[in-house]
Amino acid sequence: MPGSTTDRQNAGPGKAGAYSVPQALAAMADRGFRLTAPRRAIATAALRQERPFTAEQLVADAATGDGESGRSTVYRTLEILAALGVLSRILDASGRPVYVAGAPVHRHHLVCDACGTALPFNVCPVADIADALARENDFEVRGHLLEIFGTCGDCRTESP
Amino acid sequence: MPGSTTDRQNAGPGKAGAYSVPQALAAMADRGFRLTAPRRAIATAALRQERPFTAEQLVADAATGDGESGRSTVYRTLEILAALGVLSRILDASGRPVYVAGAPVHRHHLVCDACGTALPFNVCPVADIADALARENDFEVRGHLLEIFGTCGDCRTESP
DNA sequence: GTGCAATTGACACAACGTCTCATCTGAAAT
DNA sequence: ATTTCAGATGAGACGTTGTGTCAATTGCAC
Repeated sequence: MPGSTTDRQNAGPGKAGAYSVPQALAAMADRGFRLTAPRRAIATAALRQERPFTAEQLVADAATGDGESGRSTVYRTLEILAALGVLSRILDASGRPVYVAGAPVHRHHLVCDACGTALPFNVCPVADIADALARENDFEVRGHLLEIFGTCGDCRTESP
Repeated sequence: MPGSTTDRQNAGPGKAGAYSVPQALAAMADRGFRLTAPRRAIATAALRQERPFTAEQLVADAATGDGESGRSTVYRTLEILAALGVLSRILDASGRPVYVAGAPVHRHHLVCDACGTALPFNVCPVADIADALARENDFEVRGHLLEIFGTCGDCRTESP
């Protein structure tokens, strides 16, 4: 029975598409995925992160903390969570895949090179030109990737 | 003496920022890099590619064809060529780094999922919003990454 | 031609991710 | 509550991509 204990938030992701752990688990159950101990642990660990994290970080986390999940399970579960829109897989400044909380739908990020924080923004400047580009080049657009790299205010004040 | 044999194109990269092999070698020499046999072979092989290619592909190429260059040398030389603007390192639809001919300056790509072709385009919709985003979020923008994924016309007609 | 620093490449190593398969377990049926 | 079995796990082998080391080699300036 999802969302039981204190019936927190009620159904569906809250503001900004953020899922709580029970909501994420409910989403998995809805799609027919079993709610196993490793999956609970991984979902909890993933949603606890405040910054973008790599799969390998969670593997390390899982090994020490919570429930001891194997590498394969971590990778598989992250993939599921990403498919469900609980997490998004984006790329950091080096092109390495990292996960952040939230659905990927038209999400783009200001990624700080220093602290790794990924600030999402919803303005999509690509939509405007995608149609024109598609026509001009006879190209059927399926999706796009936009990450803006730089330094956030906090990191600039810390190290000038 | 770059561009000798038939004085192709004359000095500097030709249209669309494409380098010929002699021009690429001249660019390396200008920056103080030695013109070694492996570097010639790798530059030649890299500029011969008509589609984006991975470093590992060139390693395989180099092993069989031209001049037998080691893995380290291929990676190092590609890095140099990218730094000189002879090649750009972009990311394919899976987030894997691939190289394409041409400078990366405000280059963005229409990347075909089927055949891998990367069609460059120069319209930069990011510039328009980058300033506003930077102000709103106190973020100092250093660069960005924009790739549009989909299917090109050729691939659509081939497999409907 | 000589000398030296840049370059090479074989190899070891590391990070990241996939795959397999014997074992285990959630949850539906009873 | 027990049974049952497909779905899930995880240890470990494996593949790929990339980096680091270091003795041997080689461009190129003199």
